[in-house]
Amino acid sequence: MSTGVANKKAIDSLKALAEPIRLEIIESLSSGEKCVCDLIQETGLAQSKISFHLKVLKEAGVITDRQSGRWVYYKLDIRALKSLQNWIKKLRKGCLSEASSCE
Amino acid sequence: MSTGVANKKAIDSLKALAEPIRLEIIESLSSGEKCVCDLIQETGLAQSKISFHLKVLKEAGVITDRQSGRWVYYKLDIRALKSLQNWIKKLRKGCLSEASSCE
DNA sequence: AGTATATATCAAGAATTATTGATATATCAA
DNA sequence: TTGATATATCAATAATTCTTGATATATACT
Repeated sequence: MSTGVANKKAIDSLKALAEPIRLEIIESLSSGEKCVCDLIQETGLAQSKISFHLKVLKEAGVITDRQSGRWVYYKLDIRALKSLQNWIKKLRKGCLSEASSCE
Repeated sequence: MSTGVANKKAIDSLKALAEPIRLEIIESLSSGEKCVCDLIQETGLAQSKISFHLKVLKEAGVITDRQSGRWVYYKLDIRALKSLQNWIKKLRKGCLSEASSCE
């Protein structure tokens, strides 16, 4: 078991987070909802680049968006973080059994 | 702040974990130390492929190795999991301030 | 010494992912 | 309606990462 659908979600989240620009976006969003224009300003990166990475994050379920007029606001979906945290917790639990004894 | 050296480590861990084969290896190791041969057997994958991914994981600091005779044993480095967990915790903490209010 | 086994590494190619600049779409404001 | 702004998408290229098969290295066994 273990290599099934259950981890598909974890992998998607991990892949989404595992990139410098996306991580920068994520950390920026951890202080609140932002429009794309905010993120462009903060990072100084090209608009198409930001949009590309936002799409990756959104498809991975790590952020959500909402449109308001001309603006699109993005924010973290804390549920994704929570489930990632649970996944790590489970891994660590496996480690704790003395038979396993990770470092 | 935030986009500095501090996150370099988080990104490395995330990138290392964000790949199906490596995740499979990680989950296998969460039940205990294994030699490369065990992993080859369990997964049915080519030896050079397993070695490649073990190297990625090791360089990211997620696993450690130890040689014993002809065999090399790998195990999770639980400290990496712990620090990844802390990193997520910090993100979530940011979300909790009412100003931020992630989903 | 010679042979077998465990693992690592390497080079070439394949596959995936990211970047760039251009263009499209939608909304607002005059 | 016209023009400006915010964002998304696309096609081409660039860059990175993965796979494969071959070879190298080290250890052990006879």
